Amino acid sequence: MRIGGVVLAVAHTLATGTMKSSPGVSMHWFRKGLRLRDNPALLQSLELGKGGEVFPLYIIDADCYQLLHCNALRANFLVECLADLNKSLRERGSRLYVASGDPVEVLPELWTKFGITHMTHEGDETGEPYAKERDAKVRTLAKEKGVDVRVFNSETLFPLGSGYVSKVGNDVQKVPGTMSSFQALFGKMGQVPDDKPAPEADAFPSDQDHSKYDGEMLPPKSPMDLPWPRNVPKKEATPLWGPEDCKNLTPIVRGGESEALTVLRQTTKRPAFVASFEKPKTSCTSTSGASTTVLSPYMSMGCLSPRTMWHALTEASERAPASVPKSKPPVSLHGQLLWRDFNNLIAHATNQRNPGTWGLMEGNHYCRQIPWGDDDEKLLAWKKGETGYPWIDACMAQLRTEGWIHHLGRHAVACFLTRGDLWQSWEKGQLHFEEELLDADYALNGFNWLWLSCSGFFYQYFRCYSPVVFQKKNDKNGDYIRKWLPQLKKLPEKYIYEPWKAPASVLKDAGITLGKDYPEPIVDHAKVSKQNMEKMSFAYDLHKEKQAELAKTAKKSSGTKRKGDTPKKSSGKKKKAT
DNA sequence: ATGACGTTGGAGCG
DNA sequence: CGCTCCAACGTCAT
Repeated sequence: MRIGGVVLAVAHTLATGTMKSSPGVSMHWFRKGLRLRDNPALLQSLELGKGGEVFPLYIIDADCYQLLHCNALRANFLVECLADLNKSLRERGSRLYVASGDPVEVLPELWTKFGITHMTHEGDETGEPYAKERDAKVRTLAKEKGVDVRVFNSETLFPLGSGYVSKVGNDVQKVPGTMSSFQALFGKMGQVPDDKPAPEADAFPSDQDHSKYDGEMLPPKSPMDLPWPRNVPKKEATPLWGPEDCKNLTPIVRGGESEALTVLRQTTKRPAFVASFEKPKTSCTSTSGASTTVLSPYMSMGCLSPRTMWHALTEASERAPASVPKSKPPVSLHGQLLWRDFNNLIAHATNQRNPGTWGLMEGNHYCRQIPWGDDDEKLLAWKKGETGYPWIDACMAQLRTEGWIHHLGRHAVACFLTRGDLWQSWEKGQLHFEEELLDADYALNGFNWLWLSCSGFFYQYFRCYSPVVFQKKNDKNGDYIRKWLPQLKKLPEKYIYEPWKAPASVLKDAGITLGKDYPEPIVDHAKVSKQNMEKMSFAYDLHKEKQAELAKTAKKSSGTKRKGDTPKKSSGKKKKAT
């Protein structure tokens, strides 16, 4: 397929080479990549439309990843991104055209309406099923209509297919499965490509008359202008957006490329911070501003190119005094970008092996099969932040309110939902994060849920986060809890992480009735976490047996299968193989 | 075969 | 604070 793609691109180049006579009318289709800076596809569109016309387009599509599972905060973030994009384009004498509907229907209409000869867009290399199918259909339609489509890949430091996979011999089975081997591969990739400056006004066609379309195809003004997510009921316990949800939104950051570049500048103004950054040492309980950069929402929308960020970090790091200890990947800030590429590469490889299985347990090459429970009450309690564990509930409150929590907070709540306490499927946690996180990302969200649930990449299931202990070392007084769960504000330090242990008089003084103002803990962590470890052990054994069987049948392709084998272990205690 | 290692565990000890 | 141990992991290098 990659080969086919290359052939196609060559054919297109030849075609355009022969019909260069009349000026082109090009369209740049923004999907992700909501930015002007370091946007090679946009630059190509400007090149193709030189002396002709260029139409920057965004299509509001309720089924795309940006909107399919999406709460009001995320919807609002998208609206802000589009407004900023429009503003930047207008400053350059252009504008953003916004359509709504299924791109497969919308695009051909617009091609006709505007007389489009060329279209450019950012590719989606992860193999996300909806995007893959949509783009394939668009490609076919474009061929029929004679529109020359060119695809660019700049959402990762290096392209996934033509970059990393090509480097391992075009064999997705050979892509690195650990961060250290990914770093080794990254080391062989050479210099990270330069980021390209945003096009200036003179790069846009000077005599294009946009006034013909004044008042048409305007960007949405509020989340209410966006279509409701199609596949989910409007009113459920999960916070899907409605008019009330759109009032008083308090996202941790505001959307748009301009904001992204401002936040990046603020980061690079602190060279020592950049140079010495170590992710595990950052605090997940800071109550005034985050201890990390909070650039992730911009990365997920493509307001900021990873290459731009990479080079900005390098430059800032070099300005740090020599006395500052330099951190390194995987914990450094550069390391965070490596993780991002690694996760994208794994998503890509997974979908190449078994299409559409990234984000799922079944069929996912990298995912252990684990018999998760199915308890809607527990799931709901987790989502609403009513587990009775203040640290967990505070995190879920911040998520709901700001659309963001620190990475380590995500670890704690993800562990709690899955292998740690509630024994619910990571797929459900993944969906909730997709709905509520401003930085929701198909590849990263999936990868981290595999990791935290010990379904893939991380396997030390006996290392379990305690919903009580974990944060005490950073935030003894529980300020973070007091901020996000104000009903617990008056509890003394001694009981802020464990209100159920407080004597009746203490609870009374703090104005709390457990079960009314704040829930009793829904599980006994000490007990269930041990039980869950046994379940994990059992599931791992089963996995090993299946692997052994597969290896056997692969060896002598017609061997007899052993049936009904189950791990020989009933009571937690495991015997070492003799 | 064996041991070191893996972005961020907890409890108990000194 | 730093150290060790904890029933329990898999991967990679040697």
